[in-house]
Amino acid sequence: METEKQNAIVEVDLRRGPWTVEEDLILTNYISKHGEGRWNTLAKCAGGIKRLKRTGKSCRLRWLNYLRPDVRRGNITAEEQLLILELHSRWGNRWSKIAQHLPGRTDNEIKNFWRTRMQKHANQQCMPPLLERIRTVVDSSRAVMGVHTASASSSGRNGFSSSSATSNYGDHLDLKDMASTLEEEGWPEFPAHGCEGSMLGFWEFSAVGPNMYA
DNA sequence: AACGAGGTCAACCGCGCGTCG
DNA sequence: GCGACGCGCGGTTGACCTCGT
Repeated sequence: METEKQNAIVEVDLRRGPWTVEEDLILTNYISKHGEGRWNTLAKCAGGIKRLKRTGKSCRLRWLNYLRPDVRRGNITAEEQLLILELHSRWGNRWSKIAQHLPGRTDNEIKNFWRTRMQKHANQQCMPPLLERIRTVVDSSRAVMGVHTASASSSGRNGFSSSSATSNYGDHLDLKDMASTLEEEGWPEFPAHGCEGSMLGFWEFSAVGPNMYA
């Protein structure tokens, strides 16, 4: 009973909502001195007397998604979009797994990106053929680079070795080239498949889009 | 200029898993 | 083996922004 009361007091004491500059500073300073460690401990200790009135969870989220020095901000590039597209086709909504292959991008950012921009264009009609073509281009790139694709037979449904394609994906694959190849092939002009709007939307926010329609 | 609709994104919530005592 | 705790993940929410009318 008494502990419930205490918990209630602690709950009331906790801050929620957007982080202030001061809170960011407290958290950043604490982590730079002590490292990440246990988030709940961190939440209790950081800031001394003016301690962070945040849950460990909240601190972790703020640090990972926003304050971490290696977090990349700004638009998702065409190459990153292709990578997200391919990885999502393979793993579905495994955002943290996908994020591991996009240095500096967070799972939250990728998740938001997908939900707000990709999902609405990812209709069943036009994505599968594009994905198929992406896979073909990827496979030929890897073959050119001497990457052994035979091992991919042990792989998932699309012919990529999940181990090599995941851990070495970025090493072997020049996604910029792939984006260019697809652009040259006129993939944005998918209207023949009856999904003009979708593909236009898909490329519009990528770097390769507008001139295709000039 | 005012308003509403739609888009974006930071943050929260709940669940499940791993670890520890 | 079991319960408590901490953490990570995916889903969802809501505030803010932008754009069209």
